[in-house]
Amino acid sequence: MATSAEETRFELQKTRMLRAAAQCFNQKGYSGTSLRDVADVLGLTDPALYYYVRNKQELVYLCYVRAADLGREALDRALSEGRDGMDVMLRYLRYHIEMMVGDRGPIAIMSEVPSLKPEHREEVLQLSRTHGKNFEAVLQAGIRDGSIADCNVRMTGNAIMGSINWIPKWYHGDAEQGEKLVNEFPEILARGLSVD
Amino acid sequence: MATSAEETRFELQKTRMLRAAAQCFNQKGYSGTSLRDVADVLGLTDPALYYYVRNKQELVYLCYVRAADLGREALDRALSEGRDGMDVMLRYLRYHIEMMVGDRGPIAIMSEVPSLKPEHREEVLQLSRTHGKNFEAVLQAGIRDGSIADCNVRMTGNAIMGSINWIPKWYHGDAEQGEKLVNEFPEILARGLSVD
DNA sequence: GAATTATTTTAATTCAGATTAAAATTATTG
DNA sequence: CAATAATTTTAATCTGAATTAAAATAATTC
Repeated sequence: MATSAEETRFELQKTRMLRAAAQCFNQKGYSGTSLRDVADVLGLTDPALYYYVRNKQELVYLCYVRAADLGREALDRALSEGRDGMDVMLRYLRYHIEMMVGDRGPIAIMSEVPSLKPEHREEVLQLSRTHGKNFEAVLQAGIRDGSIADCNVRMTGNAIMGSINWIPKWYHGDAEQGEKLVNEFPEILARGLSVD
Repeated sequence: MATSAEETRFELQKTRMLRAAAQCFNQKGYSGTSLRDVADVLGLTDPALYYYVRNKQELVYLCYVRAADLGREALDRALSEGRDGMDVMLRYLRYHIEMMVGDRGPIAIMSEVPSLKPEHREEVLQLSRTHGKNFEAVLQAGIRDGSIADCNVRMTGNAIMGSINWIPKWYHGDAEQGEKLVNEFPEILARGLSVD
């Protein structure tokens, strides 16, 4: 049986695969990405991927779960570090963007959620919804504590999350641009919500 | 030969098809949408679509061209009607959203541009880029005429267009929500850019 | 270093959904 | 209303990328 070290190796490879897949999906589109493409990035042949995943659907599904996880991780960290609503929001945006442009990225755009099989689709949708709700709660908290201007949290949340989710559409790994993105984007998004 | 009236009929049917396709792609994802699905919406069989389009790729391509056209139309109208940069921006956002939720929608999300064939891909990318540039120009003009606060137009443009482009991800034809969207979203997006 | 397990490969197979062909229907024109 | 063109259908075909099977290699364990 596998020792914990071997499990770690397996998990490491699997994560490498998910990142490679996310990269391919973002750059070539879902239908434009064959398992061959993903395997090429990893220096493997396509059937090798089946050692880690049941099929292509599951690969996308796992990419999306990972995307959701990283988003949640960013928000959790922001929540634990932030002083008030606005601070939490700014931190969350920064951390999330850092994930996208940093060495844990890229993060897959959730373009093909509807074509997942029902259980997977529901799970991913649930993760998305929860994340959205949690973000709205941050806005709400900020409004209450006076750090964020009053606003329609539902719409504002959608607006900001849309900007975030769209980033992989135009950011393709340019380091310099990534730097700017991390440093400037959060404040651009938050600008409309400051109280001063 | 076809009279102009018949050409109109053909064009009308083709537009119906593009709208049906956009609806399917947005709701079911690209890979989750078969030509059968699109045909079903129209009350036709799949091979009938080939009367209007060479293949599925071209169908997506035309959806994207149409998306770009409608965006451009919204911006053109805003430019011709707006008094200053901010006014143009607000009008553009409203008009574009009206298209999405109104009877000329839905507008396809450009998720699969990378999997188009090279010529089509380049053309669509060009349209996208141009639209982005034109929107940035509006921001720039607004900054110059004092109606829009100074900002990084590139990033701000990306932020706002991201929010716009993501709308079809969460808006699925609810009329009441559509109303709110048209009325509230533009100001939410513009809020960070006002000078007062 | 032999045995066992983990990982990857090469070589088929498979299959859903795109596409084509030919025929049928519907609309239009003179 | 016959003739022509436009649109759609039914019935095959085709295809490429996903998937499976079996074998080979690499890593690990004892």
